[in-house]
Amino acid sequence: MNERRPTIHDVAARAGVSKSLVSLAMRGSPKVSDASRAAIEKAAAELGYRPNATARSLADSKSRTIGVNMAELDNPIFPEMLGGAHTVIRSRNYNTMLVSGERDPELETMELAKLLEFQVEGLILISHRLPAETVRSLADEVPIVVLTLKDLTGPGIDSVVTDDEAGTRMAMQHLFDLGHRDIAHVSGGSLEPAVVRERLYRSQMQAAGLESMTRVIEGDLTNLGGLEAARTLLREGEPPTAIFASNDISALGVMAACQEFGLSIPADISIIGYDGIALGALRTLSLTTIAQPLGLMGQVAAQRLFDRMAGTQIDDRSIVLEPELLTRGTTAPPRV
Amino acid sequence: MNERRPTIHDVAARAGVSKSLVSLAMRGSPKVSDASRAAIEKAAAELGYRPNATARSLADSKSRTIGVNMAELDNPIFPEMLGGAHTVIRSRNYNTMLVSGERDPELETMELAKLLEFQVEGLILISHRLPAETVRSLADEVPIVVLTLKDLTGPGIDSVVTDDEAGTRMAMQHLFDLGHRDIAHVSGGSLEPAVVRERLYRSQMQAAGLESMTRVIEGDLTNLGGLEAARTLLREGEPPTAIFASNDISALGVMAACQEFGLSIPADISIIGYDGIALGALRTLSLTTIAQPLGLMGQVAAQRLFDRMAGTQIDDRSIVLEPELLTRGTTAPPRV
DNA sequence: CGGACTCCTTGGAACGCTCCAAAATGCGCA
DNA sequence: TGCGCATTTTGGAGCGTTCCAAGGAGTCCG
Repeated sequence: MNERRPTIHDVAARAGVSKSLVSLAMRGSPKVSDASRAAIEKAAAELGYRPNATARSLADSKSRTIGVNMAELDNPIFPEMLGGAHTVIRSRNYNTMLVSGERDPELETMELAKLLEFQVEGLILISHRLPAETVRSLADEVPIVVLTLKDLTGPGIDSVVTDDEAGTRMAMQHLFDLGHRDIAHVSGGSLEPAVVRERLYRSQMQAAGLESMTRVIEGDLTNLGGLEAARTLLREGEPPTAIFASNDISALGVMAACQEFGLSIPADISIIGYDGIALGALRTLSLTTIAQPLGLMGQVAAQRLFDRMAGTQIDDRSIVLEPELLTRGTTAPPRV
Repeated sequence: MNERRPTIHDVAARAGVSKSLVSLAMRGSPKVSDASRAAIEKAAAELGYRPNATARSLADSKSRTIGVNMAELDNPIFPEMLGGAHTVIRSRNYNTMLVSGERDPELETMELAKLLEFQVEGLILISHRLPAETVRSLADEVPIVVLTLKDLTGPGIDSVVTDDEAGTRMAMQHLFDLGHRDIAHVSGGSLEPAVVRERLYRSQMQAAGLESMTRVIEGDLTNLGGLEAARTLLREGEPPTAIFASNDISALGVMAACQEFGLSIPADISIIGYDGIALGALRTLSLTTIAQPLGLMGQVAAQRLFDRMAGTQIDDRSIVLEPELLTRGTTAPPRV
């Protein structure tokens, strides 16, 4: 490691100009004469000068940093969203500071506090476990965009979601179209998207006159949860001809359970998931699913954040993207 | 959003003490009297004071930030390593600044430059596409720990890897023990770990007197690459009784190809991967593999980095962890 | 040749904090 | 009561930038 890093002063001295001019030149100001610019660039290169972003942030009170919170790493939808957001953030020449509260609200609150101490100019909550109150009070200091949850609103808070009602309708319609009637649902707990999906499952069944066949088994959006839920279901007796799982990784658990029970997919039973994780496209799995545009959601979230930071006047607080049915190998007409 | 944020001066004024004392109190110095501390805490709370980490960094020239570079997001081993590193970084009360060069060396170089401008105190390269020269020159400014690649060494650069030779031996031994002789290998391109795995595959085959059965089909560590490689192999004629793939996601592609060709796994053909991605444990896949301790690798990398930052005298530049055989559902004795 | 511009360049004051040497205060004890 | 020592507290300098008001150098004209 080196001794002291060269500063703007060192460059100025070497180039024989003032520090202010170096500052201007480093930022590409048009006011600097070609001669000075050349001299400064030469001096900077010779010294291996690197601007100190910390000092710059302090001086102009812009950190050029966005804070991203991701509570969970084990569901791949979150890294996929992160990728999208990251791309946009970088393209704006901003940096990403990543924290994760490991599903512990208190820890998470502390982590977010640290982000604010670092003067992040905006916050993206890819997934979080924070009390609404906390988020609202953070929004008082910095604009926030929340992904996948639209129930959390308030001044300074935007959200990016997909239309889960439409998505669930598409899933059910797909199964109906294939001829399924006996359709069970592996639910996903009490968070908003899962609740909406369950509600729509019920109402779609009802609308199709299939209220009596409605079966909901509780899952928790994890692979193991899906596995257990499907096991419970299959132990009960007559298996349904199709299962709609609240998300993809639990759908994969459901698939495993079906295999355990000797059911062939999709010949004996159809399975449809929700999310569209990249993984589901693996030929080995080939999971039919309702895809959310995960990367795009991340991008849109970041764009909205930059709009807010720029103070753009925007009315709606919620961006709703459209899901898409990906018909792959786990759904087929029921056996007759 | 608010007007100006309160500073240490505001707190000082309100508490009726000097800014220096507030500074001391905020950092929990024992030299502050109980009375002062109480007054300061009260004032800070009332004002909603939040220390400015940027100013602090500048003042004591410690950014309390680690830069992490992750070139690829699509192989899940990297997020898993990130998780491990992240945990350690947070536990030291540091922050993680994440960049990704999207496999473009130039972009990546720029991103790393930005990290240095932010005065990160250390760098973890989870995956990268940088020329060795670039990395070496960065290492001149800040300690670096490289994950999975140990060929890149030099002053200031540490690496954390698993023993790929041992791992490959375990994989081959497992197949030999099951009775396999006709074992093919789907390789993974020219990066270090893949090269080592291929070399060891060859030498193990040779040592077992199976040189004539040695078959290497080129893959690229992606799912599609594995799929294509295996298709090529299976089109050739007599399938091997087992395939060793250079990593897990390509092994999943290999599985898909086998299914396409009507081969049942593991009854007709055994498949073993390498990495131990969480995904492979999904009941639907149940991939036998050589697991690298991915999370642990991230943790160890971060720990080593902190050791270097503390200036601890350590001789070895490379930490080698042991892989482990996870026997799951894709390997079995060959049909006789 | 002087004035009015335009174009470049400059020094000093922030930014909000930590560090440091020195000052103030408090306490025990002779 | 006064001295010495330990404990608290303080103001100022400094971290490396940016911002700003103001200064210098040319240039063009009348």
